Amino acid sequence: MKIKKSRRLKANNRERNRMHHLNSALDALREVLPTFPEDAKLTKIETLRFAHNYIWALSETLRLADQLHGCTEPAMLIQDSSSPSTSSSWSYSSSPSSSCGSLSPASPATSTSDILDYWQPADRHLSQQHHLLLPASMTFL
DNA sequence: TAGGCCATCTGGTCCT
DNA sequence: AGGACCAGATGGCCTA
Repeated sequence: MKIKKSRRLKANNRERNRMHHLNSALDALREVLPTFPEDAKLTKIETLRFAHNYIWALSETLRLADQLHGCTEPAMLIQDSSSPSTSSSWSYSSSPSSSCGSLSPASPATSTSDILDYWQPADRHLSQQHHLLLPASMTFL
C-alpha cells in the first residue's frame, strides 16, 4: 500500500511537470502571436485557434505576394472578429489606388466544419479587428 | 451566483 | 515494471 502510494505521488509529480512544460510551450506560442492590447492574455483554446489562423494568414500573404508580382503596395490581411471566421471575415487590404486591392484570399477553412470555428468572436480581449500586418519586405519575398 | 478557465489528482492505456 | 500520455473529476479563482 505504501509502495502504491509513493508510486502514485511520483506519477502526480511527473504529470504536474508535464503540464508545466505544456504550459511553457503555450506561453512561448503566445509570445509570438500579435494581440491587441499587447498584454492581453489569450486562453489556451484561443491561443491554439489564433495560432492556426495566424499561420494561415502568413502563408496566404506569401501566396498573394506571388500573385502580385511587381506590386509595391504594402499588404495587410485583416480579420474581422465581429463575424465568424469564415472566408468572408478575412479581407486583403491595400491602398485604394493600387491594383493590389482586387484579390481576395482563399479561406482558411478546410472540409472539416470544426475548422470554421477557429476564431470565436465572443472573446474577451480581442473585441475589434485583428490586423495581421506584414512588412513589405516580407510580403514581397 | 453561474459560467469559464485553470491546476491538480487520478486511473486507464500504451509504449519501451 | 515504469514512464508518458490522456481524459474525467474536482475545487479554486475570477468576472459578468
